[in-house]
Amino acid sequence: MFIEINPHDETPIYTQLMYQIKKNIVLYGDSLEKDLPSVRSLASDLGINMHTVNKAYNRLVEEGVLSKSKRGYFIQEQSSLIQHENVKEAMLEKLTQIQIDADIYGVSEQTISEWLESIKIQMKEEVEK
Amino acid sequence: MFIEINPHDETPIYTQLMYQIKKNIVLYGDSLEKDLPSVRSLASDLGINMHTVNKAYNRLVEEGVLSKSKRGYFIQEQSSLIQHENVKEAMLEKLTQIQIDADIYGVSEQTISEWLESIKIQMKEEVEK
DNA sequence: TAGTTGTTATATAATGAGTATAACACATAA
DNA sequence: TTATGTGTTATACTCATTATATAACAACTA
Repeated sequence: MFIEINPHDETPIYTQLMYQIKKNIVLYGDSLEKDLPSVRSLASDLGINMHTVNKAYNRLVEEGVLSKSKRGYFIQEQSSLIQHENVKEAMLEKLTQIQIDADIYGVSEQTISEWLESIKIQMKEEVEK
Repeated sequence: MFIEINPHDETPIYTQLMYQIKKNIVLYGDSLEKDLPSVRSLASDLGINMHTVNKAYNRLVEEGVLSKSKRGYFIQEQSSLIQHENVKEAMLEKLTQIQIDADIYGVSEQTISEWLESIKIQMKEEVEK
C-alpha cells in the first residue's frame, strides 16, 4: 500500500484515504496483500487519528470494496458491476458538473479525453516506479 | 432563469445554485437577460437566505462567469478558455475520482461515454420544453 | 497471559453551511 | 428630495461534519 495524504487538500482525509486505497487496488490488484493494515497502525504511519482510518475502511465496506471480520479488514475480491446505486449517482453527479464546466469554459470534448488519458498514463507510471 | 434547488441533496445549496446558473447560461445563452435577479429577490423566490445567494454569486464572479457593479450582478460575456487554474484543478480532481471508481467497479469507458451522452441529451431536452 | 483486532462511548475543537437581523453607502426612480 | 432597491458589512446563532484524544470492552491469537 502506497498511500499519500495531503493535509492541505480541501477534500476530507477519510475521502482521500478511500481513493488512495481504491487506487492501490486498481494499480496493484492481485499482487497486494489481502489483509489491510490495522486501523491503529495505518493511522500511526500516516500521522492521523485511528477513527479517521476506521471511517474510511467502513465506508469502503459499505461500497463493497472491502470486507471485515473480527480479525481485521481485507480486500474484497470481485469483478462486481455497480450494485451500489449511491456510487453510480455520485459518478453521474460529478460527470454532470464536469459537463457544465466544460461547456461554460469552452473545454472541448477532445480536451477532456486528453485529460483522462493523461490521468491514466500518470497512474500507470506510478506502478512502474 | 430556471433554477431548482434540492434541499435533500448533500451538495451545498450555494454549489447547486452555482451550477444551476452555469447551466442556464449554457442552455439559454444569448436569450437570457444579462441582469441577474437581486440577491434578496432570488433568495425569496427559492426560499433560502440572502447570504447563500450572495455566496454563489461572488464565487461565480471569482470564476469569471459573472460580473458585478453597484447596480447588481450580470452575466459576463466571454468565450474565455480556462484562465482560472482552480477550476481546471477541480475538474481534474473529479475526473481522477471518476476514473478510479470506473476502474474498481468495472465501468467501461464506453459506459462513461454513454452516461455523458445521456447527460447532454437530457440537458437539450430541458431547453426544448 | 499478553498483545492485537475492531468496537463503542465521551469529549473536545475547528470548520463550513445556512439562517437571521441590522445597519450602511450608493444609485435610481418617483 | 424622498423612497426604494442595489450590494456590503457586521454580528450572532444553530447545526452537521471532520478530526482528534482517551478510555474501556470483547474477541481472537501467539
